[in-house]
Amino acid sequence: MDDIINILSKASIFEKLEPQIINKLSERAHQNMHKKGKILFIYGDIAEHYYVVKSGHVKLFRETLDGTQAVLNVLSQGDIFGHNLLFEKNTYPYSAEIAEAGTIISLPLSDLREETHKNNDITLSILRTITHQLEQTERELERRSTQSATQRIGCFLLRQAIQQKTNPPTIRLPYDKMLLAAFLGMQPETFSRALSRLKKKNKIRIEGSYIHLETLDQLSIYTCSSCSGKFPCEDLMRNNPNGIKE
Amino acid sequence: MDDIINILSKASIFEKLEPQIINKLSERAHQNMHKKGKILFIYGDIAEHYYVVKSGHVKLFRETLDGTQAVLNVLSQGDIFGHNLLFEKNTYPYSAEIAEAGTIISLPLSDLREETHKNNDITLSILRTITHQLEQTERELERRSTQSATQRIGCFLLRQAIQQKTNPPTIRLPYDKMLLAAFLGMQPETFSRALSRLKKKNKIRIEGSYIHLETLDQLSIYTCSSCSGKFPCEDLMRNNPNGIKE
DNA sequence: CGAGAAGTTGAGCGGCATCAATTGTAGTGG
DNA sequence: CCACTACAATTGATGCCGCTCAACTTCTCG
Repeated sequence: MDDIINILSKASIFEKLEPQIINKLSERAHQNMHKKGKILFIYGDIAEHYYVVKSGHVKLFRETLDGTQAVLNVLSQGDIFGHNLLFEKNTYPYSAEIAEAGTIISLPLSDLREETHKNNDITLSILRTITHQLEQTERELERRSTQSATQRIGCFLLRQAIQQKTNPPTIRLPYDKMLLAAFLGMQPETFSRALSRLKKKNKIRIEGSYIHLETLDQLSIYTCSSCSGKFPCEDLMRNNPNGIKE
Repeated sequence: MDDIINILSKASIFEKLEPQIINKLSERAHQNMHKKGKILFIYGDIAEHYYVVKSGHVKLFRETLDGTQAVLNVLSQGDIFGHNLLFEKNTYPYSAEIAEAGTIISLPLSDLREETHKNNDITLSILRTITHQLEQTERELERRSTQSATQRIGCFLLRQAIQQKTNPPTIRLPYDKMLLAAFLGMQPETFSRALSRLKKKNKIRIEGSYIHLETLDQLSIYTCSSCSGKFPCEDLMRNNPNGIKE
């Protein structure tokens, strides 16, 4: 049970809250181990829980009538989802599937909803989280309209490099390439070709899911020229005050 | 001054608040008439105000280094912007330009920030608003990856028709076609061609900025087949409980 | 070791962008 | 009030990026 609280206290909406509130909210928490491919809920299901990723990865997506799917996000340890259902609409606006086996903590939405009516701190905390998510989603929307597929991959690699903070930068792709391609809004074939185009233009070595860069600078020049932000992206810096470059 | 309060009380974040809070927050409000093309602020400016549109239209956008711009949103009467800057980051994450002459009300962020620390109702209200915005942005992201340019236009027309509620549906494009094209993530030429393609496939008559449909059904079949939502889109229904179809 | 999925590579195609030319429209000043 | 100008909107020609379909290779796991 302690490990649940441990993870929860690292999740964005609980980060800065007093321990007693976290304890209270985690009373009815459950954790479950899931295999890859497990569907947690689908679009339109009545929402009764919100979730925190303890390990593994979760894919949030939508499926159109003709079968194609749009990946909205891929979540990792400490990420939270289903928390944006505090209001009138009580059905999930996306489906959730385990993309890589792991443990998921589920908590009842009713508790959280109740708490937000009594405790301004937690409301503010959720507001901060969702504001950040909105910003991220707007960025992604920008990227889709201004960057090429190749640049979007480069951008993803740069952001991974900043987060993983290895020097010289060696990136480990966090999940398989099919999923990553879908997340970046392209086909697997396009991803594969675009990655090898990156390899030629910039000093990049690829070994399976490991990618070695010599320097971030060259790649960032190529990639960030079609983005409104300056490298390294400010919005990442929030979580990485000691980012690689100032 | 009364007309300011009148508009404010219709804005999403103030909708359900007690009048005295609205009065208090509007004390330091100013309204200004602006001509088309006026820049209210640009990406990176230090944020000191949030805004409510009293009339006209406002374009929120970002500009990349190589000059192309991505339109994030186009706002109309009662819409609010700049309110997502309550936290650490205090520079605007987008630029704002008057797209159609009108009056804009500006209010100091510090007042709002202060109020959110004292008043849970307003925090909840902002949270509700931003949650809704996030959902809208995620939808747009989905459309960009699943729908064709032609379908995106059809989708926009349907949504306009639902909002404007005329029967038989005659839509008035709310702003000029260049802006609309940019908002829908395509070039003006593409927009023009795609619109005339819609005209051929579905029963549509076009007169300048007026578009006459005979029925929404046919268009919705064509358009919504590449969307995860069912027509009429649920998320619009929230604001239109008496939508055209059940 | 074999089956099935992930990943890569090739060929061909279509949608959208780009460039360019023309027409339509609205705003400005003499 | 009209002529002029600037920009919005349309239409055509062309090219490229990314999608689709298909074959093949590599990887993963029972």
